[in-house]
Amino acid sequence: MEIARVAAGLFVRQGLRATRAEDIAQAAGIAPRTFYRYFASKEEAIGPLYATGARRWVEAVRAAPAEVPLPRVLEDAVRHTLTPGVGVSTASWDWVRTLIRLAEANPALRRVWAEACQASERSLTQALGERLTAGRVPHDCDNVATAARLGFAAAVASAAVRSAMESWAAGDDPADGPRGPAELALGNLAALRDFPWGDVTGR
Amino acid sequence: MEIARVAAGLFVRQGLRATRAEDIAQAAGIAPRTFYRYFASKEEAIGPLYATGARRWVEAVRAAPAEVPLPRVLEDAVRHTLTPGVGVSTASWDWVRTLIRLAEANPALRRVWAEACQASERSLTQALGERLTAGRVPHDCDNVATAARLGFAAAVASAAVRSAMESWAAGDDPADGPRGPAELALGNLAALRDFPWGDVTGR
DNA sequence: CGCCAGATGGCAGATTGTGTCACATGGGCA
DNA sequence: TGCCCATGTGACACAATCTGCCATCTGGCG
Repeated sequence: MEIARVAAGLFVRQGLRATRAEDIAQAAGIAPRTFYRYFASKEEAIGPLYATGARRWVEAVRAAPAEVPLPRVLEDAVRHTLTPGVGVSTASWDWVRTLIRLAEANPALRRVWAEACQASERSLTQALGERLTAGRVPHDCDNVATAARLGFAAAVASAAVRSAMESWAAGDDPADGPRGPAELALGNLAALRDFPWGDVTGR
Repeated sequence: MEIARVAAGLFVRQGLRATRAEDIAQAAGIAPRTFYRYFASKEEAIGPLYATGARRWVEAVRAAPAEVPLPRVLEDAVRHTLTPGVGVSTASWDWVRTLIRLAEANPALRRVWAEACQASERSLTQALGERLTAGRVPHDCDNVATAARLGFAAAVASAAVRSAMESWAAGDDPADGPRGPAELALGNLAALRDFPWGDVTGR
């Protein structure tokens, strides 16, 4: 985690290409060999930075009681973890934006970002599964079908957040403005309600 | 593309770790240096294999006339490209399953898969955008908001297919059975209609 | 204290990835 | 025909990335 921050700093300051794995190790005060014990490649070093935000969101979903309806849970989790100042300092949102932009520009980093998103999606799938079993007797009638449906639900919810993050990072709006990540994500979730999207894509 | 097939064969036969980039090059009848002209790493070599299926799907969406409502377009595209025997031989679906499973097992390959999914998502975003502008005068009132909404729509549609592919690959059902990728994807798209998912996740 | 488990570092070496130049092919043009 | 150029390919060297193996350190525990 500390290593990740150091790596991000170097990547931003002197570019991904120009920073060697050895440089990151030295800047973090560890041996190169130790660096490779934690990360398989230098790009992967900033993976934890991508992962922490996602983990916070999934935890918020997991912590919600099973009685609350799912859409409400997702919205609350978004408000709770994507709003600057709540839990995460406003300044670090600048870092998030910078890192996402870095990923847009570089194929190797984009892969790390993509996998972080899919990893959080998997843990969200699990969280939704626990939500499901928490409310009922452990009977498990048709497991395969619901497993597939759970995966899709998690994918959609993750997509709402990821899409919001990427849209926000691509623009210049402040993180706490009316077009911040939280507002965009809430808009996406709201858009799910009137699915056929007759208004956005010609019907 | 030919290189990609050779690489996939080697990865499956002798494992990812045991095949060097040089082996792939030799098996494909090219020089190692030429291999690295096409791919930045040996894992990336099978990227085209992941990408082709996705490209076919996006092309099917793009080819649909703008009058047809979007949900219908997506469903038709799914039926047209995810049904074994239509365009793609049944045998190659075994390859698809094998490659997705390979990606599940290996972090580096998983990243390639993840990025292929996001890449196809981006091109789907563009395709939806063209669909949108095709039906109207090129006026473009509020570009940023619709851009974000388009990205999310593409993400959801992609998630329906990706989630279906992964669920199918994880199980043992045949590709042309009642739980093949096409059926799962159609089920996901249908699930979008009753969003709150009160039946699958406790409300 | 002695011991063990886990984390870390050093070192050697295979493998990966890239810069640079050379060579071949083929197509347009005087 | 002979020249030129663009493009694709190969060869070599070399920097950088990973990994296996072993030595060392550190903290807990009987």
